[in-house]
Amino acid sequence: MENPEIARVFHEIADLLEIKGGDIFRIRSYRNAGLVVEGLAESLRSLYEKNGEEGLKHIPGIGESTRAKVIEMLTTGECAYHDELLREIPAGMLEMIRVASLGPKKAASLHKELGISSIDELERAAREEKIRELPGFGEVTEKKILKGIEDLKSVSRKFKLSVALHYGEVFRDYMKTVPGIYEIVPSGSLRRWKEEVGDLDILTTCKDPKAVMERFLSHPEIRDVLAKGETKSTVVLKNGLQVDLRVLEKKSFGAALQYFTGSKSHNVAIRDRAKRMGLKVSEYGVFESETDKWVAGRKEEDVYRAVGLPWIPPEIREMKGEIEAALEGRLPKPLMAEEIRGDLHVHTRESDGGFTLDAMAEAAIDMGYEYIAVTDHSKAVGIAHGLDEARILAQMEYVDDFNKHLKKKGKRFRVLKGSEVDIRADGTLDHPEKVLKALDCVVASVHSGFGMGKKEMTARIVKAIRTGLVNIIAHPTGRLIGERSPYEVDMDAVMIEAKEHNVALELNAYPDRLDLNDIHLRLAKDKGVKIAISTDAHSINHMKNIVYGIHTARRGWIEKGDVINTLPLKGLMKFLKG
DNA sequence: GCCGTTTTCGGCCCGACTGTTTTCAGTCG
Repeated sequence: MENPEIARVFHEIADLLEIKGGDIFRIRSYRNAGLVVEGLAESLRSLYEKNGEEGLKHIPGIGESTRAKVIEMLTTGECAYHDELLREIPAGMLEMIRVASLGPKKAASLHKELGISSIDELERAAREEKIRELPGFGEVTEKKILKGIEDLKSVSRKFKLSVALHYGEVFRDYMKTVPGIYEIVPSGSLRRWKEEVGDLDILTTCKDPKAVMERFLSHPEIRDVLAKGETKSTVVLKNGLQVDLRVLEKKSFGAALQYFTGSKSHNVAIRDRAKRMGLKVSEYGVFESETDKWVAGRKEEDVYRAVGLPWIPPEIREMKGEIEAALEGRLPKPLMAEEIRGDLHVHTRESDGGFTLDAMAEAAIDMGYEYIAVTDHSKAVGIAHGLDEARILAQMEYVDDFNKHLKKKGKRFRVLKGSEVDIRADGTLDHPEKVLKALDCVVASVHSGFGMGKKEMTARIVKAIRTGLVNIIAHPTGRLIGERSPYEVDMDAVMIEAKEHNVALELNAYPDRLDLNDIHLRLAKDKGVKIAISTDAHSINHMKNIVYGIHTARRGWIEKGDVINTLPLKGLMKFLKG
């Protein structure tokens, strides 16, 4: 079993114990263990293989009992305790508590009173109006359950970051016309730039909360209103995205922003810390526990300061060591947009891009860049009109002329001769060696045979790296968020080779890719592997996607010094030729 | 079940909204 399955078992143990009615703190421990395992940069298997049980100590949140279960799962592929619970509680009940408005208590009650143990049985009982008869239930709850089942069947639970960002803008524009509104700020996992978000949290401060709430609830995209109160409302849009609105006083804005940005486990740690300091933190501010006296909350910085911490960038508030790092003064310095000096992966009309090389260069100059690498596909990617040897040689000549022309005009900008060369199934590259040697920037990537085994795929990529002809491995796992899983590859092994051969790994900033992801980036950082943040632009507008790359890099604790395209041209060329 | 600048035992984050209740439990974030 690998980390995701192990995490799932811990989550299920927590769910099962909740249905069973176990100790809430024990449940929380299992839940937390699941979260911790999900977020680990290294696989538990490799930690265990390297150092045995010792390798699994010092993982915060994994104690004696959960560690023993991890080892059991790694060695036997099973967890006896999990199995035991499943003998007591039908697996269908795990599904039941996914239904909105139905939690473990009500599910347990339905099981006890009506013998319901699956979604199908639940739906039947609700349709037959049996549920409303039970104590603690009623007609409204019964209808909500039916609605919840419908939603569960139809609606996808996660939304791409780009979709949520879009609706954040939509609501900001829609609400800013309310008189007396001060701030409208999307928070939640969106502000942490998580690649997929469950819902959209919007904070507002204003003079007249009622007017804000009314305006919000009148948005034409709203399909359902799940809750509406004086300070908080929850709606679902026609596309299924849930949007929460909170209205607050200015005085609480920082505390609320901190609170609603999360993550949940980060906040729990902050509040726990506050408590030990004799303070209480809520979305309304930081208070003295004894007297309830308000001490901070206007700005986010104030909240962190009150609990003895420097401000922590939202992207790393994931309870992955950021609080310890903050205490020890070794928080990563957030990568800034202006530190990016160029884009090392862009396409033109020669392959499957939409614009000419001139137009792409012009757009890069407008963005304040010093360079771009033009990296059209090689011939193996036929569908993208990949370039053969003759065409790429012609393009290289064109680039030389283009650069001369720029120089004559006194522009400090350079187009690098590049290629996104295909790594064939056997690990060879799709351009001849002499072509690759003549290029400034060779970006290599996999576009076929995604289904091959982990060993084979790892060998394929490693072979490409070992040619010594490659500068960057593009979109190293090939995933498309929500559409295509990453191919199987031993990233650990790829990183070791990359470091050894002076090859950078790409953080592809295209919002559907974000590949490498945050976890792999953190691993790369630890291993000292260089990163290229590139947009893989197929149009002028795509180059603006660099912002996704910057924030994803921050999520991986990546700093300026880790990124090759923060280097000035001279330094970059040294890396590429080195 | 986990953890320690109060603790190896005794704590463990905090609040809004809803429905079903006459004061609150359950759910959610």
